Amino acid sequence: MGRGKIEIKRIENISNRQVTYSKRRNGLIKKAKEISVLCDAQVSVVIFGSSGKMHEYCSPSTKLVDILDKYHRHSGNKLWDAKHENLNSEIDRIKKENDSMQIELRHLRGEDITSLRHKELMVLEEALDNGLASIRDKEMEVYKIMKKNEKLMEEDNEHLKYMLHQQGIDMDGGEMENGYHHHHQVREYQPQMPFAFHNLQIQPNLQERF
Amino acid sequence: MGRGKIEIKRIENISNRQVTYSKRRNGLIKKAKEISVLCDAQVSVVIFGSSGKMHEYCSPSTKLVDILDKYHRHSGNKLWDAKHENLNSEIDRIKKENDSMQIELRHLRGEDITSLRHKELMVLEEALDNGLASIRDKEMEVYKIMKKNEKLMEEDNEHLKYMLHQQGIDMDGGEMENGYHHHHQVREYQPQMPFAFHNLQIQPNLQERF
DNA sequence: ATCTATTAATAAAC
DNA sequence: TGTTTATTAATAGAT
Repeated sequence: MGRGKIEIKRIENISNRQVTYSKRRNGLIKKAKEISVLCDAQVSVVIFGSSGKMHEYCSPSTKLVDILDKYHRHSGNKLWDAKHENLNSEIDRIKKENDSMQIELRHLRGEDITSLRHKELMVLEEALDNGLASIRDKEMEVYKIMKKNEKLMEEDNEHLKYMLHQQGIDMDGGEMENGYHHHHQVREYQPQMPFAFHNLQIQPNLQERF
Repeated sequence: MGRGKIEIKRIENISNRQVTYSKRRNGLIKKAKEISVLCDAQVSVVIFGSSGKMHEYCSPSTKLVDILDKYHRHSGNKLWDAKHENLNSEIDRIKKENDSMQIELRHLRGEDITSLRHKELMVLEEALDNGLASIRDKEMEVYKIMKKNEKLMEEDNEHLKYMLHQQGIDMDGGEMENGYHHHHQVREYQPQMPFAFHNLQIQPNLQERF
């Protein structure tokens, strides 16, 4: 279609090639537009000329990504996967890790143990025993600190009472005239107290040991 | 170009539309081929007809992925990013899940409990207690089955001894002439025996209970 | 870019 | 779907 017929093979003359490229590129995109309108089709065209410059067309009210996503699904998910192989394999790795931890946790909670063999049960029991021992040690530690603190407070109380008595003021409802207690004159408690004692209840298991 | 001029607007007649789609699709792809050969261009065409079926063209010696990759770079890396973000956020999500399970596991093993508050220790202790109870129940079950089996074997043994005695053969080293024991005449053991008993050791904790 | 002779594409009919 | 054909559309080469 033109002043003469041409063979479909690479045009060697550079300027001819560029002119033809630009004309046919417009033609191609025009055709793409037409088919998308006439036939209600989703079309994507991406062209790189030999200069490296890119041109694209994508049917209206559609994003190229969507078309490519569709392409991706149609071509067996080979498109993104190549690009995201690393991420996908990391996800797989972490998911496996996740699953095994999930199983371990459930076993430690005594769930899903029907299928376990005797040896595995023993391993589990030992792990639980060890964990329990550690926890109880820790609780014991807490309890000791509480006891120690209680003792310090008692001593301070005695000291306070004594000081108040020295000043001739009775213990009951005794306050200084400015409403301020004299605690700041008293030895400080352990400064790095690890727990919120005002909230502390002693559970039966601990008390059994004393 | 045809028997009559047509307006470029959606063809309402469905079969007309499909015929036109198929013809123009071939035309589009032919044009794409031609420009890629004539002008040494990289072309990708992806079309979805209203039926949802996909067709594609990609210039020779090139993979569509490569063209899309190039497109990606040319269009400011917006193409993969959406996918990337999804994967990354999934990785984050799973990693967080992973971390919290990791922490939970370590706590159950009695590790890293220095920073725990008293209430948390109690929760842990209860969980461990429950787990241990389940495990020991299971072990008890196993033990009972063992005991039952042992008893059945003893009874069978008695029965065998009696039978051998009836035949006037002494117990010590007694074998039939074909080297085959008479076990098959004896009642079967529990068929769904869950554990490998030849490997079974009774651990001290279980024995304490009997 | 624009023009135009010519080829290519294709709408309608089968 | 595939073929035919009248007609329009695209475009090669010239300007």
